[in-house]
Amino acid sequence: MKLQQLKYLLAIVDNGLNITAAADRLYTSQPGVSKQLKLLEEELGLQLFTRKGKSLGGITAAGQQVIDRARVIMQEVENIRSLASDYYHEEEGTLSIATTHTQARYVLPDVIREFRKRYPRVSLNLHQGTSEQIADMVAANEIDFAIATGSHDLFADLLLVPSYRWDRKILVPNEHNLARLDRKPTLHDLAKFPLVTYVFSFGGQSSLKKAFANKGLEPDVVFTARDADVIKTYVRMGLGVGIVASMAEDCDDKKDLTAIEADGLFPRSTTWIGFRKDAVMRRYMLDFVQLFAPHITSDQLEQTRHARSQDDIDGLFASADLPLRGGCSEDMPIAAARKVVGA
Amino acid sequence: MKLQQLKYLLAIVDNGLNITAAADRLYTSQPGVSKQLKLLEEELGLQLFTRKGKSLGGITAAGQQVIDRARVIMQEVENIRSLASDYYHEEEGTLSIATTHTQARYVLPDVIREFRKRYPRVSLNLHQGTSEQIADMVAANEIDFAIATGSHDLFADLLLVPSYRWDRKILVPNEHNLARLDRKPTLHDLAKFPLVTYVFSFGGQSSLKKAFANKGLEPDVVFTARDADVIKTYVRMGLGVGIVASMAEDCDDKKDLTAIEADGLFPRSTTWIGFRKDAVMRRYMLDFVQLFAPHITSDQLEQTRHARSQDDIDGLFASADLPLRGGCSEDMPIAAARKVVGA
DNA sequence: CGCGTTTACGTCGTTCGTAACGATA
DNA sequence: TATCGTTACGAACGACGTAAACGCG
Repeated sequence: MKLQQLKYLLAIVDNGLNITAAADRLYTSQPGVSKQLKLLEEELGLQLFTRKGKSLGGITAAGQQVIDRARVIMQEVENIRSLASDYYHEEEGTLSIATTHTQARYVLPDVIREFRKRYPRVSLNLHQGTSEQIADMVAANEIDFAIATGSHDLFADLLLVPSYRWDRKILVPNEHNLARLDRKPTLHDLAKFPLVTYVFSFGGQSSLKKAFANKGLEPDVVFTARDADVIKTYVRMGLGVGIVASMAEDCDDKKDLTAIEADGLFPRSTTWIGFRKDAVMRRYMLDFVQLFAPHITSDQLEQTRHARSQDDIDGLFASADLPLRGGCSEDMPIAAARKVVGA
Repeated sequence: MKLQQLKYLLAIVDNGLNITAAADRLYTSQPGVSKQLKLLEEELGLQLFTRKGKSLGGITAAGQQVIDRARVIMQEVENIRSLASDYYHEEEGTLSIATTHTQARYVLPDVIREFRKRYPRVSLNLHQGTSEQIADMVAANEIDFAIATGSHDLFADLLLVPSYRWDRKILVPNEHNLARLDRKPTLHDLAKFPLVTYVFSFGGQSSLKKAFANKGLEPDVVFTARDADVIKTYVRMGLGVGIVASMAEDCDDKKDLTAIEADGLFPRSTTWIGFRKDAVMRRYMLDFVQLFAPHITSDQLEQTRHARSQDDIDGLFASADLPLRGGCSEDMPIAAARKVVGA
């Protein structure tokens, strides 16, 4: 048995049992892959795949078990390589992050600016997508970190570290009736207006509908979008009242939009950063987590690395200790945020 | 990186950082091992060992991490081989068991007779030793099953499945005063005589001393041995009163020895069978467990295979359900024992 | 006949064992 | 000088890629 054979095996599986495609992906010849698969099957004395004529038809029960274990092996091989790089070139490598629009647009820029300053030689890949798309990238093992809100069940493979919590804000044009209200709007107030908010696939979204339903109200959602910028555009057009994540408030928005805190009206959301349990974290990855969630003590981070299950993690972080993120009003650079948390 | 390199690496570590010894163990040439180590270090770009001149002095921090992961890899490779054999040659293989004298002498013979009947082509290795020696064999990954009593802390690496419980018996020569007693002897009665029993390293032993101490008694232990046969010999010589595991009573003993049940005088001991969490169990291994602990349902056994921690196992078995094993009096063949439990 | 796999074969790189050398205590 | 590790080298082996054959739709 050779590592190469296991690698080929996984490539075949990951390319829809097409040996030619696997060979292309591996930058090697197709007969080579075919032969190694055959050798592996001969050595083990069992069929890993069922054959349809000459083509591979499906995976046998035995094959699936071998594949599962081969994945563990290749993961550990990656881990060895990874930690070796970490000892040798501490400052180089790759960091792939998959996240949603809100994070990518409003939260991560500060973090990434800081990170790039510290690790200019680490090449960053930021993939933006819906929770489902992020989950796919996680499943394909293409990313180091996933950052999202809610949707715990989509990410059973990951350990999720809660990073911060946030409320929603109500966005209206400055001349809107709600902007002139001298008290905090209620759900009843909101229900009177057409609403513009995130699409339903989005993590905390169904909870928004539920909040209205609890009061016996039916919100009139006239428009949904994937991201806050689009929502703002339509709010500016007078299409309706926007409900967005607090972080999505830009200071520039004040010129024509009024943001009203909606804390209390909807349940708080928790944004987390997730990573694979069995993957080694390189130093710069740990530093990235520190930048993204400065409230995490190095002690907690250390324990996080050794956590075996999500329960271990949940035990580490009390949601009361999580920072609350707003938008423009408390627009502080990372360094300042750290100080506040550290105090 | 090649599997061979990782194998060599582990062999070096397991042979006291002596490359020559490792090469011998691997049935290959010493320069080959040396070279592969060097290649591995070059590929990873880090020193795995510190050098004293040319000799290997110690393991570097990075080296230890690599070694740990290499062990996982080699374990999984073994698992793949193992399950492949299981699919192909269901009836062939090796089963290595490490256990204590009491099990090897009084409990296992029946089990092993039955097992050999069913799997004549599985070659059996039975290693007898003290709990500590068994733990060493476990640590060296030389055995499939460990069977012992108590000593949980020595076997943190294993998942321990409780198999049966047992009390002690008092052995005296037929003409001994205790043999003529018309009531069950008490600890006070026993404390009047010199005692012959197991050495202290033995699992449940300290509990024996404690049982006396609880009554404010100090037993007069005049002789200790590793096994019941030796104890019996000295009991026959009149050296003292023997206290042995119930299973150690042979029917032949009745000719000159009287066995008195000592249940209630000392705490019950639980004998378990342990195996490595991450190792694949071959079919014949599962069948061995079934033979050894027939009270385990196939359902429980299935869950046992997927247990991740000792706690998972402890949740599966209530100690009240464990069979109680005696010696000669209830000397039943395996098949009969199964029926009783199944009823 | 196109697509995908297997077989055949020549080339090249790797591993292995023997032998010689180097360093250390 | 005995022990242990490294270097050197020729032989054997194995992996790879090209070319061609095979099977299936």
